[in-house]
Amino acid sequence: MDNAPFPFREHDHAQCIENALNAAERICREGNLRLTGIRKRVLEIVWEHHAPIGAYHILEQLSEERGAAAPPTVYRALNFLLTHGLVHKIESLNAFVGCRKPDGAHTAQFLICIVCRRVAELDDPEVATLVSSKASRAGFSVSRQTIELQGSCKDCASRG
Amino acid sequence: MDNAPFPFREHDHAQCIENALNAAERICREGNLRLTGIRKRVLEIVWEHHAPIGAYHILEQLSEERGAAAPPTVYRALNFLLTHGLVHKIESLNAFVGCRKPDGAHTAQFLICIVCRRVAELDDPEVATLVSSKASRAGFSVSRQTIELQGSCKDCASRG
DNA sequence: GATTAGGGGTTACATTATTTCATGTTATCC
DNA sequence: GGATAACATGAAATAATGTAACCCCTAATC
Repeated sequence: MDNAPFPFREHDHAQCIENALNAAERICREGNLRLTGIRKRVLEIVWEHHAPIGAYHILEQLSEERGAAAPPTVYRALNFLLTHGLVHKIESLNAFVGCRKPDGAHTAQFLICIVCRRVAELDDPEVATLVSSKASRAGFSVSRQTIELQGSCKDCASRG
Repeated sequence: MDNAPFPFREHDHAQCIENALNAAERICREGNLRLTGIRKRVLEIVWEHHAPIGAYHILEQLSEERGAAAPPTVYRALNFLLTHGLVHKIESLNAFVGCRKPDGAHTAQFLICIVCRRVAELDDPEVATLVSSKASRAGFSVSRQTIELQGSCKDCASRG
């Protein structure tokens, strides 16, 4: 079941990463965006990690591969990926995850397991709509939503 | 109208701060907590600002008043205030605001105006419930919610 | 008054993110 | 195909945010 919000521990990691990269390639081609080597590699590192990863952790990885790299390199790549919806930033962790539904605009909600540190992405329109409508009632017009739920995932809860 | 989610620009600032401090005093008395000088002053500074304020901004203020102060002083006070529901952290800004409903447990939602930088606190149980129930369906049990909506408030939108 | 738990001072350090300026690379237009 | 503009990267410094560890002092309790 590919739609399980949390990836199975035994899922086909490599396939999963490849799918994400393919989607990114397609989206960039269609949008006339440059998915350069660095950007692609950063996206790949994010996906390889399969849990929220910090910018400096990405930087470390990148440095091993290409020799000296500086923070702006990573942050620039991340900003590109964020801008085009290929990754998300988890604000409460100051960390990044690959977007599971990079097609079109969507407002995501994140389930963050405080035990295993994995993150699931929900894209529930009902939540997004309710939240927006409540805000409207306060005369507020929403342009971006940050919805992060901390707790424990099924696996971790059942494990005590 | 005291329930306006965004404080009126011309509202009685002083009164507003005093109310918050009184509530804090009461809550600490009832909970047998020590609202020490520093903690109280930090809370006051947060309220005085009336918009999200960063820890180092608080520190600056505190230093002017008491001479040398170091980050841990502020972070310790903030942690106390956070733990007991007297302030909230706005994760997407790494900043803090006073809690408008410090009584009892509640899950808040924040409306963050990207123009005037003010923040309104909603405490809509319907949102909290929906979000929790959606998470449950994914086998996830929520212990904390971070809901922050970026956009523009009425005042700023009407001003173009 | 002795004991004890919590609060705070201090120093040092860790982590996250941005600014600035120079250089390189790609796309475009003529 | 060479000039040019726009975008991308390299590099150094620095800013902003947050924590760890240690010690001492004070407030509460007995």
